[in-house]
Amino acid sequence: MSDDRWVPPTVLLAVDLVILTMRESRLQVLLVQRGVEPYRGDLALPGGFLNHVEEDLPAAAHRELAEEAGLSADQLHLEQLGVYGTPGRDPRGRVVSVAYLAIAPRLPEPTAGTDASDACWTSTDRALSAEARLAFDHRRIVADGVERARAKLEYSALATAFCGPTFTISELQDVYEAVWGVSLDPRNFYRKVQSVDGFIVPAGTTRRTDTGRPARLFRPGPREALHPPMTRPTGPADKETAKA
Amino acid sequence: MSDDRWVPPTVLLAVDLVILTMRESRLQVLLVQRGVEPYRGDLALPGGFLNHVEEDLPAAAHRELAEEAGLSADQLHLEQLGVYGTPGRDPRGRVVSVAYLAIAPRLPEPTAGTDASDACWTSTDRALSAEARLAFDHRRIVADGVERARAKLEYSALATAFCGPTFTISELQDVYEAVWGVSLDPRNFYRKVQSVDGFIVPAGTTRRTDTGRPARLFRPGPREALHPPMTRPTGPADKETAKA
DNA sequence: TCAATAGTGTCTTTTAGACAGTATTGA
DNA sequence: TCAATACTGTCTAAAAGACACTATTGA
Repeated sequence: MSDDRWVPPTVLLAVDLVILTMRESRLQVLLVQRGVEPYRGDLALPGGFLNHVEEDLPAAAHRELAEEAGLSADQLHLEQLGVYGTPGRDPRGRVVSVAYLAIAPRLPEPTAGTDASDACWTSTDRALSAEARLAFDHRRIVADGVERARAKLEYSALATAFCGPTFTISELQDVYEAVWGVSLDPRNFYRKVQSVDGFIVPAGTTRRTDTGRPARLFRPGPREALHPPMTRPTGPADKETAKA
Repeated sequence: MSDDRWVPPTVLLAVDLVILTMRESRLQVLLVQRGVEPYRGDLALPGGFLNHVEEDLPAAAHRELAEEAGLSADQLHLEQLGVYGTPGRDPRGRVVSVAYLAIAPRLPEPTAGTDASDACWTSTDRALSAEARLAFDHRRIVADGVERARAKLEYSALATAFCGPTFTISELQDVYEAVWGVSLDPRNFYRKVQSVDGFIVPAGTTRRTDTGRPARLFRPGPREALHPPMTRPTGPADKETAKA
């Protein structure tokens, strides 16, 4: 049991990012096409190995966020998602990857002119479908990230991270509908988000759209945990069926 | 930016366990006294380095569970808690630790006769208090584990993992009260857990106690997610104040 | 004017919370 | 019998869900 010569094994440490945003009223994830082996040509999450042995994990996540997506740390939610380290998941050796979940507000353009201009936004439905070819175990990581986002919309103010500095209530509702894949009653939604104290606070101004009455603008409130939580509709009433 | 000689750095990978159980109507965590440097003599979570470079992470967690606590995989909840890899957290080098959260039913005795007989159950209140000396960043890991358990009692059937194969409703209530640190109305609790379909199912038998009417026994039901969730009382009504 | 979106009010159903009261055991 | 715990019923307040209605814009 005890071998004096035994030394603990070392592993390669990588950081992978599930970057979610709202585009075209859909939940989308940033994927890059791999230019090198293994899985050359397949889609993968942005990420990479630690730069040096003393690099901090959140620092590495922010670095990849900047390098591969051109996103800065300001106004962006970042949290650890989990560790993926099954032996054999990477043919190059024992690679253990720390996955981070990032939520970004809608961005000007699909990250043109960045280091990784081969990055593209893909709807999570498509990324998780059978047709998409994802490298490594990245399909599972995306699925876990989406599931985390779904769950956190219920009991936290995470939804505001998908919006800009100010947003309308129907924008916020679009986030809930897209992430949950359901259709919500605008009137009850309006009442609900306003009644949860500290979730959103009025910004005082309004925003016009092409048509209809201008909507009041709101800012994220100080409240992080939602009590009582937003209730996710149960049963088979998903958005597609409901709108059909 | 691109140095042809650059190779990704390697790190040491460890697994640490937050093993929670109910003892004396309190939430307790298993801690071991370190026999070697660093932090020799301080309390620490059970855990250690990977045995070999191809060892799977859940396998390593189960191995430590058996070695350091004498617990087998049967009838024990195990989930990944997170990664703790701040540079400098371990003076021996860059050590990245994957923390697992284990929930065990009340056990016969405080793990006597095992490999690590210096293991002892400590109430989480005590482990998290200022007086306890915990090695590395294990105080934070314990805090995160307790917080995870608290949150999951709300929207999952995790509480049954603290109980044996069969249990009474008041046993289940004790779990909620100890983990949340609140006092709950037994009659409303009784109605509530029975109304959530598939949470617990009657086992058909009863169990006598020293005094009082025998209680019906229940088994964990098939439902993992609780809809609607158990509601954690808000405000300053904690168990200590309530019982004083 | 109409079409479209924003926002309010009101009713019904469900659920949480408080708590009186009955049931079944051991001493 | 009494003390102690298990369990049931009932009332009230709060919240969810359905949906009619008013408000404010551009065309």
